Amino acid sequence: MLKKRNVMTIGTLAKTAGVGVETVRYYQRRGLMSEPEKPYGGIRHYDEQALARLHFIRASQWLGFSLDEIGELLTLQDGAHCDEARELGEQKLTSVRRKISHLQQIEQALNELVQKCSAGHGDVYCPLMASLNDGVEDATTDKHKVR
Amino acid sequence: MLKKRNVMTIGTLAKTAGVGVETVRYYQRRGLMSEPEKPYGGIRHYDEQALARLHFIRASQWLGFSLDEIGELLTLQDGAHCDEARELGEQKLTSVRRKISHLQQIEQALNELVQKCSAGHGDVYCPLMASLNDGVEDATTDKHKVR
DNA sequence: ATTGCTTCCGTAGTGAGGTACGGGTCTAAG
DNA sequence: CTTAGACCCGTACCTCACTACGGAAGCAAT
Repeated sequence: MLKKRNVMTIGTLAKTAGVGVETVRYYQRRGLMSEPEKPYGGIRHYDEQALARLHFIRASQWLGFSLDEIGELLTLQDGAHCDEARELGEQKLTSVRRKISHLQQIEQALNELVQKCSAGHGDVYCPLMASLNDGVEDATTDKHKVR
Repeated sequence: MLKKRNVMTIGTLAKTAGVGVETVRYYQRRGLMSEPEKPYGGIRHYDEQALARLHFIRASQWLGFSLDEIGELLTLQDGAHCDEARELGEQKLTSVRRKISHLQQIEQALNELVQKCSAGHGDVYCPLMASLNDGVEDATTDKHKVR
């Protein structure tokens, strides 16, 4: 007979994976993890597969995938849908690169402002504030949403 | 007597600044903008100061300040609190740089995965999926929250 | 047997930054 | 004078990923 090793309760599972119990239950409700059957009137137990699933989810999140996207990735797991997975990865890569360049623009603008503030200047005049009042050069001229 | 130029309704103000009417009203509720008095039973009107305020908010948001932080910045506007403003700017600069380096790590990891997927490989094996299952190298080993 | 920690389960609240709705009032055009 | 289109105002709802709450029941140690 099979010897089940590393059988855990939800609390142990969660702690091992470094998440909260409520988070595991939340993932179950979202359909990202299945809820194991519970023995009559007892407590559900989780095995290493559940732990692996949790690791998968956290790794994907770290890469910037949303829980919905992770759901998609998970449907690709059974079977060799490598192309679809790569496609999702490429889309994410593109969006990550967009975010980086956006943040780099901000970094530059902010850096300039702070520099100007540090170089002394007459009182009752603050370069940072002045720029904010004028709209940080062409920052607000591109009308796309900030969110 | 003063000639009021460019007197606007809330709709015109919002459109000019490129935001929604509801957004202006939301900023008023948040205390970022004041609500002008309304003439008896009439319609409030807004001047260029209100528009400037809106520009200030959007410019600050573009730089990554939250609405709460923008509130702080606004209290520094009257009077020459340049040092405090610069301090806030520096904090934001630090956090922007942290975000950039975080995203760059992600970019690198994701890029490698996608590359490996593009280079052919035996079926029933997907490097991207494999990495997610293993936890993307040391990505999940640093146990800090993803949020 | 009693204490005290988990687990179970559903529902509700959080935070950020809005967006939508609905009923009433104004104003300008035809 | 009527009607279309703003405006006024409060309240509710949205997304995302959780987090908290509360009462009942189980399990382990003393």
